[in-house]
Amino acid sequence: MVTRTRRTEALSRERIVEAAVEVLDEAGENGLTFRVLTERLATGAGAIYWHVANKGELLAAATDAVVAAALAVEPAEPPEGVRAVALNLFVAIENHPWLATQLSAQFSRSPWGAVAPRIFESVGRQVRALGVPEDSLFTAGSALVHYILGAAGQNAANTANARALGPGIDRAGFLDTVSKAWEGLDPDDYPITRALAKQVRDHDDREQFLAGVDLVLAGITAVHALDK
Amino acid sequence: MVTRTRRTEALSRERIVEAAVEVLDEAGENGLTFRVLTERLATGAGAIYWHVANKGELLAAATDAVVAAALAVEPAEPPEGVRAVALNLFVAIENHPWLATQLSAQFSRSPWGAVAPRIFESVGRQVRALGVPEDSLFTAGSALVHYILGAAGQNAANTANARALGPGIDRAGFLDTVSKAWEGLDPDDYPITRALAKQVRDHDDREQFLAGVDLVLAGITAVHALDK
DNA sequence: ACCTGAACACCGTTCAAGT
DNA sequence: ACCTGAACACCGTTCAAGT
Repeated sequence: MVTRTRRTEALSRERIVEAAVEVLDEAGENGLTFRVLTERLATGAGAIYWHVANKGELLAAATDAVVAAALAVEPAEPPEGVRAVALNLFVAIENHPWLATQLSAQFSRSPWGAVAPRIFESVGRQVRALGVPEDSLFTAGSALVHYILGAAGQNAANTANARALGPGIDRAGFLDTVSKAWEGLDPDDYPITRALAKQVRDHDDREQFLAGVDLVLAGITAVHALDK
Repeated sequence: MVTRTRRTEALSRERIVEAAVEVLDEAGENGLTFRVLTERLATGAGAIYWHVANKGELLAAATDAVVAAALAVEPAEPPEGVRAVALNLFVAIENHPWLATQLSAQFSRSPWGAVAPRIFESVGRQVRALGVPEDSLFTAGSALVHYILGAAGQNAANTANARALGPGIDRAGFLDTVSKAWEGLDPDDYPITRALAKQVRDHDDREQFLAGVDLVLAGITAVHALDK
């Protein structure tokens, strides 16, 4: 029988972040605690704090690791590239729903961190390739990034909510619930929202997301009088 | 000397929510605890739980109260109305930075709640007034709402971060810090972000925000071939 | 019906002590 | 240098007991 050391590899920041991502994927942000992490890594709390300053830094590192992987493949040429980058982020957020909250936290709390530049760089590169003048890059890029993160976060939440509602309820079932709730609103106060209820029920998420991306792109094109 | 009862008014859900908003404004989301709340209301924890199911419900109620107030005044006519609604939300989030996180939480976690319909209704009404066809209202409205919440949240975070960095540091000082950090990035990996650094430092927030709103509106107009 | 406040389970973080 | 794990302060929530 082979003798094993307690852990195959020594503890490292990398291994801790890796484990954190796994826990986040399985149990969400509230599920990530130092106790769960110490068990999974077969270590003590102090050991984790030797490699990572605190929980915030751990979440930032986990977020950056996932985002870096999602943006690693530089996608297609200019016209189609924006959509590709947007969709890569959309899928990453869909697969790691906790990303949505974390991304806005990283953008807000520490724009000097690693995550924000990474995303700005990928999106900005594509936006510039469209022909947007240098001094409008920030406005155009910001608008696009805000839309992407918001819409992708909404999509991820829908999936997560459906799962949380019960194993029998799928995504369509969840959206149906929302739709019904909106249809039950007061007709005098909420005429528009009631009318939107149908569209909430029927919409395809990816299609809807890309339609929004196209809409923002159309705005960028129009404002800067670019060729399509 | 007048005899007073312990509290001027009896405890009520309304009074609790009101106190919660005050604490959130003064100390942020982490500053809102049941202990702080019980002290301020001169009561016990159980009393609060009699009126409110849990902390989540309290946050939802606080969010709804502030949003309802911000959207209470129905603004100008169609063309200018969208900007007015957007700016109302922008200002509300600026004055209550915790709103940014809470709004995306409410949209994600409980779109059937009170907050999401309220915002969709205000924004949707204005978007429809632009002439957007009924079956595109959801796409157009969602895109605009995502942009508004994202950009306003970013602005609020900048203000809050500046305050947190120290009393001597104002907003310009904070943006300068971010700008410097971006300028220090690797020129090979982050050419665009480095170029954006200047614009981060110089931008006026409200102007920037409205430029983004106009960009999304231009997209809506272009996609639906509306008159300007 | 409405409120009190001690108690519970759990959390992030620290730190003296080990190797 | 790296790790252990008990201890600390704090948190949301519950609940038997009061009025």
